[in-house]
Amino acid sequence: MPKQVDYESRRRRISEAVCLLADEHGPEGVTMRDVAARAQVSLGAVQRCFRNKEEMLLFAVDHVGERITERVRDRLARTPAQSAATVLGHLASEIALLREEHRAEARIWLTFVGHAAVNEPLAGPLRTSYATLQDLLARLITEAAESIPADEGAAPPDPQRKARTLLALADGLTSHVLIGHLTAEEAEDVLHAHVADLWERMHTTRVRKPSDLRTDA
Amino acid sequence: MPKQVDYESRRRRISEAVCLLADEHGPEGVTMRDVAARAQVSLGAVQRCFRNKEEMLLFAVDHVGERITERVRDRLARTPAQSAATVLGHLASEIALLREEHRAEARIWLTFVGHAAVNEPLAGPLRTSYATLQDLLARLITEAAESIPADEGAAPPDPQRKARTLLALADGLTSHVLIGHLTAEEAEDVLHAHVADLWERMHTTRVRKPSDLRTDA
DNA sequence: CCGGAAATGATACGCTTGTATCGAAATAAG
DNA sequence: CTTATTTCGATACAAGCGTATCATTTCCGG
Repeated sequence: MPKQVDYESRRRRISEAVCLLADEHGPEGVTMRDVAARAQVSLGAVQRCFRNKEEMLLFAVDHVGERITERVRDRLARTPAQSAATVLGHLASEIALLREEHRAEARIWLTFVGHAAVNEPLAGPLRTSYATLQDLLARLITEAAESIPADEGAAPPDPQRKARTLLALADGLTSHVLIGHLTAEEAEDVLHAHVADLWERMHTTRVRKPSDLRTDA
Repeated sequence: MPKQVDYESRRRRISEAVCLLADEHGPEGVTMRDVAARAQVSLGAVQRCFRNKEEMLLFAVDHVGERITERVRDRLARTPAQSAATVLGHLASEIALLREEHRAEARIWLTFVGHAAVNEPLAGPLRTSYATLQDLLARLITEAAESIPADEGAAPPDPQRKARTLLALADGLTSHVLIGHLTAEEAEDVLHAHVADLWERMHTTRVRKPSDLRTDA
């Protein structure tokens, strides 16, 4: 019987190399040869792991997505029971990848998103990740809402929509930071303010301003 | 004296071709030859208009940015005087490029943003556009806030932050729609709900829920 | 210890890329 | 009309790409 190698672990190793290179030149800018060199394997080895470049990129984007969602999940699990608002805030900035140490991951993510917009197959794994994150946020928001006594007359809180908002906001802020339109601090500020609003909205009820009472009829 | 050609208009024409192709394969996927063919000029003509590919892409991204900001500005100017909330909502969804007819423009924008994350020079024009849009939103929000009598005790409204939030949200929603994580309708819904919140927040004041009064002390 | 299947990695191939080159065509001024 | 200059577009070229090929090496099972 012939030699056996652990393809799965090699694929992961190659995937790491893909990410490192995608961080420098974007997904389409990575070449099979550079990947091989980075992963310290031969070009042939890369070819035997993936039928072609497209499959390699697909595996890589899937890998990144899983890593991010996993990290967010971990963060949630490892967080001690504290104010739901704080948890939500930390989680959101974890998703937004604003911390300097995750800047590379954010850049990789953004380049993949950009590429997926014109390369449908790549979009699949991204959708999966987004769905996971949105679900996680929605559940968290629901929990937070349930811990608050509800106004019986008020409209339902619609956690799905709130989750979508938060996720899109986080993503938009990430790209704005990477482009250099916002600093990481400004983005954090925006995110925290938004979460604070969300939280406050659950804990308070609204009344029309006295100065506007005249418009009542 | 020799023949003279209008380089500026040709550059614009080529830029259109670049956009059409970038919409199909991303900025790095456009080739000089394809651009020439699309613009119905020779390869040599493209070369005489731009020193190299990078300059061509830079001109194109600048062109797109100006077109979008111009369109948003127009929309604002052409809008009849009506509720500031409505205007803000329309403007936001104009920025988010959610309507089907602007899907291509949105895709182009997103691919350029993704590419700019790993190609610093391209980020310049994008920053300019974002700054313009943010400024415009901030001014609009300020106007809206000033038309409302302010609580003297309340915190300042911070229109810059609100503008940043709205811009990032619009951008995030756009990408989520393009990836296929959200439908255009869901994105519109999120955007409108956010603007409604913003508006309501200006017109109302908050009181702690009666059921939470016990936590006061 | 050894036979054979699997893994290896260097090399080859066909294409496409961005860019450079250059003779021919075009045209405004004299 | 002539001429000086610019524009033109086809072609050339080197580099880099993804992929295919194949003799060689490796190593598990019997």
